[in-house]
Order: sequence, then structure tokens, then C-alpha cells
Amino acid sequence: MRRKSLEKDACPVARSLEAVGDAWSVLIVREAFAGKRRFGEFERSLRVAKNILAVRLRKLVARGVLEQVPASDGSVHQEYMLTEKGRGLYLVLMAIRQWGEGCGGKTESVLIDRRDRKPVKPLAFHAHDGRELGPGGMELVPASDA
Amino acid sequence: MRRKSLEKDACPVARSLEAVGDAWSVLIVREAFAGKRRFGEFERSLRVAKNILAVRLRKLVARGVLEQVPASDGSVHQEYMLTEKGRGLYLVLMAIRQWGEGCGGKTESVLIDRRDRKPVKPLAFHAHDGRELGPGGMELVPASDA
DNA sequence: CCGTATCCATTCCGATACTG
DNA sequence: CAGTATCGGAATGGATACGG
Repeated sequence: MRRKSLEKDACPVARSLEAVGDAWSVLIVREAFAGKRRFGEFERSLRVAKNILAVRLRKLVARGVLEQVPASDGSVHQEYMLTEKGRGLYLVLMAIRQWGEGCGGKTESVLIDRRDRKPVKPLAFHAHDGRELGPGGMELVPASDA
Repeated sequence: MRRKSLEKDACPVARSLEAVGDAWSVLIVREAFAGKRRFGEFERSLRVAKNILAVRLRKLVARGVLEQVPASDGSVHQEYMLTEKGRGLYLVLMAIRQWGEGCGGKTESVLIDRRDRKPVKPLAFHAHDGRELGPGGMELVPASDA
């Protein structure tokens, strides 16, 4: 998408897409959640060219999704860590994953609770009183109407 | 992303991205949830060129996200409706929206329950016993280990 | 109104070579 | 190892013109 930058779009969905709306960025964030921190780790696991990896990382840092911190080993290099904001993407990633799993025939992965090793409840919307809600049961209204 | 099609990637996140991993597709789906059905409606609301809209719609239909149905008015034309699978993207869209709202300073929109007009609970993960879980409390394991 | 076809500009991607 | 610089090719996007 070239024309509209989306950056100033009123819709929060559009704005989010401006930050992480390309496939590489999403995959980088996925790897970050998987524990990857170093340039080379991302490079190898994603098999992405150095130059475009560099650009994507810069953008993610600029957007506040990742931050650079001094390497934990003694090296002169930096590591890329998820910020608080970046960690907020976990829900997005898992929503995407859940959708992908849901319609793919066979299940590839299961999200489990670290504590009891049991599967986590599927992501779903709940009303204030706890009722589960489907897409038709909700409505998006401007904040001003609230 | 040219090289790896992602289509055959083991990770469900990557596969999902193959289906709806570009910004236009996401926005089209957003509009579909907003009630848009016709080619011209998408064209105007997104201000996207006809040709690329056509390509995107075709792809979304091919991926089973949208389906074409005869127009509800008497016209000869078709309308694009979300399939069951497509409606599953609601959760994804709202997760993206929630993330965008969460870090933007001011809130643009609120998701409310149609029934009681009260805000819906924020999306979050819950363990089997109901405890709320953060990213660190969960782990993604291959289905074969389950 | 709903697309398809064409053209052109731009952008993106991957490979490679290079630096500290 | 962690990038930067450059380059050619491929894909994409936007505008426009055209057809059913």
C-alpha cells in the first residue's frame, strides 16, 4: 500500500497495520516471542536477507515494538527485545494462530498453561457478565458515544 | 515477501499470513464486518484502485474468507459476504484493534455488547481454571506433544 | 455499476560484496 | 557477528481506458 500511509487513519486497526502490517514484521515478532534476540538468529530462522532484516528491525524499534539493549554476553553488539508494547502483540499473534489452526484441518500446535501444562481456553469475547459473545453480538462505537 | 510462499509453512501464523497477510486484505475484511458487500462500497470506502481491489477480492474468495452471492437487490451483480471462516477473523481484527487502542494515548472506539450496551471485557487468555494468563504464563507446543 | 486490461512508476526483495 | 551499500529483477500500486 503506497498511497495512504495509514499512520494517521482514525481506525486503530489501520494504524496498527502501519506498524506491523507486513508479513516480515509479524514473523520477526513471532521469533522474538520464541526467544530470538540477535540479528543473526532472526536472519537464520527466517532466512531473510540482511538488508531487509535490518530495515524491518529498525522500523520495529522506531515503532516501539522492539528495543535495543546491550548484549547479555560481553559482546559489543546489541540485542533486540520486545518492549511492553511489543509484548502486547502476543494476543494478536495467538489470535492469528488460533484462526489458522481453526480452519486448517489438522492442529499443528497447542497453547498450554505453563503452570499446569493444560491447554489454555480458546480466545473469545465475553460480555461484562461473562456470557460469551460472537461477532454478531457486539458493536463497535466511537469512543465519544461512550 | 517473494521467496517463501508461507503457504506450506508449519507455523499456523505464517499460513494465516499467506491468506490475509497484506494490509489491503485486512482492511477489506474490516469493511466487510462493517457491512460492506459491494465492489463499489469497498472501492469508495478504502479508496483503492479497481484492479487491485479485484485481485484482493479474488484472493479472499479463493482463500475461503469471502464468498460471492447473488446481489440482494435485483441487480445482475454479486456481493461479497464473509464466510464462516471469514467471520472467524473477527477475533483477529479486534485483537489488532485492542493493541492499537492500548498504545495510542487516546481511545478511538469501544466495543460494546449489543444486548446491554456495556463494554465488552478486554480480550485476554485464561487458563483452564479461569486464571488470567500473560504471555509468559503460556507455552506453545507441537500438537504431537499433547 | 462491476469489473478487466494496460501502462508506468515505485517499491520491495534477494544476492552479493564490503566494513568494523 | 552485525550490519551497510549497491544492484538487478520481480512484484505491486495507481491511473486510466475500456467493455458488459
